Amino acid sequence: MKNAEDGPGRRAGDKGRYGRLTRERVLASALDVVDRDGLSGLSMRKLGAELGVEAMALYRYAPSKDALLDGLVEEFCLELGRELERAPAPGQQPAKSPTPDWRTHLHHIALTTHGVALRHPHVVPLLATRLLSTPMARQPLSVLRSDERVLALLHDAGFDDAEAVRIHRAFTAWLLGFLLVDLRAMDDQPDEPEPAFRLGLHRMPAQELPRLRVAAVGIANRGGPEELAAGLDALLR
Amino acid sequence: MKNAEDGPGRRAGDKGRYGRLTRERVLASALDVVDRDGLSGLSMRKLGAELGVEAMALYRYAPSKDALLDGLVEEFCLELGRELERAPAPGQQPAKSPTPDWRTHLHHIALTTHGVALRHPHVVPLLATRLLSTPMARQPLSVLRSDERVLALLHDAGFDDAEAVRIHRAFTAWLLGFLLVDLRAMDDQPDEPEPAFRLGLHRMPAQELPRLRVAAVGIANRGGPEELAAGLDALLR
DNA sequence: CGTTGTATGTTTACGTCGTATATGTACGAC
DNA sequence: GTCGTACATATACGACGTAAACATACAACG
Repeated sequence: MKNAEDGPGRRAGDKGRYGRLTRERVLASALDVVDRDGLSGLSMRKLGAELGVEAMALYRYAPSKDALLDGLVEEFCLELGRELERAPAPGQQPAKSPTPDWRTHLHHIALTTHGVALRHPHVVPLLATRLLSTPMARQPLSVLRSDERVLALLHDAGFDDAEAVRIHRAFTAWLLGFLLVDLRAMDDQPDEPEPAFRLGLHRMPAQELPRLRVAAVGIANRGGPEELAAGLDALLR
Repeated sequence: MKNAEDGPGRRAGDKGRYGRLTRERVLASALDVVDRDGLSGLSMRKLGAELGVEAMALYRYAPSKDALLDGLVEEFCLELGRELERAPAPGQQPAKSPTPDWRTHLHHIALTTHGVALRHPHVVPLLATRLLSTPMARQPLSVLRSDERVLALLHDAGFDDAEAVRIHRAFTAWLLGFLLVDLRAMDDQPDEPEPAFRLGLHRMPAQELPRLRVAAVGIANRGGPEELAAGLDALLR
């Protein structure tokens, strides 16, 4: 079998078809479907239809549905990588600090990740799920690169291996946990204007959950990037 | 319809059967299956067989499979609640401090949760998933009680609502994120004695992921309760 | 006692899912 | 041309979640 990757071939699409299937096209389309219909709205058949193809054709590009889900995480991390590459310098003024301080750098990564997560909220639970179900060495490259980025940063800042691992773990845990909590589903009836009804507070027994009921509306107001940054600041000491 | 809950009835099990089905029995059994076979190993038919019953019988006790998954989270939180009730005082000596400081208290909750999570690792991703897919007001009571516990604690410590919400969010995010990261799947071949092979490091391109490769074995050594506590300490300021 | 209503579990069936296997189809190389 | 190879389709199977109709057994009441 030839490498199958040496040049996409680009044989002039002479038939009425769009073009040939590609791993990138498959994953991008899968991400579209998930963004639109949620995770449970993604099936091989539906994704096939989306691409004008039978379901089984997808198995050339992802050996199983689980692998396809890993591919979604991959897409997420690729988008993050692209974004970080496009705007890499966290310094305030250009040409100010040559290496802009590792804390600032981590803040930048965290905030950028938060942005990507807001664009693909349905993928965030997958970040958690796949972390537990796919061993690290089998994660897609782009996912591992996200870890490498942080570890290299810390290494360059002078931390030894043990410290780097500790900080990396704290960074990852806080970032992932915050994304999940910040995306927490709150609305019981999204169309209801009055906050208390929209949240469905009447479902909560008042005398059993008094503090939660008064806090609920505050919880519904997302923490946003500020709280993400604040917690990160507190952790990095 | 009578309340259906006034006394379990306890009609002397005259038939050869074990006893009647109960929501508690169903959820406990589901938790068993998940602990044994993982989340994907749980199906209505299999759970039914486990209980000596047809799959459809379960629908009397959980209106859908999604609700059953919520029930698993419920069980998790119930177990946590029971454990916290059995050993509630975080103080070192008995009868030392009447209200033992809110930080110590949160530490105790976090560490106890960590313990429960280690007993039911497959449920932890569910905590994340259900958080996003089930609106707060529809969460099982025991789940909400976990939030109430923290919020009441902070209220009693003198925080106003806004502060309590901020601290609660930070606590929840850190705890959840840490559990996920700490349970991260690492082993590629669990039976391999040599760490590098067990982790499958040979799958990672060395020149692309240099720092990750040296850090991997450090990452594989879990953070444990100490790092959980350390990060929490850093956050609570 | 027999009748009846209600709670509980079973049977059957439908549509969808992931995917193994076999079959076609088109194109580059000889 | 023809042949091998890469790609997509066709068909099929078993498992899944669950709707709907049915069976059963027990409590209450006459």
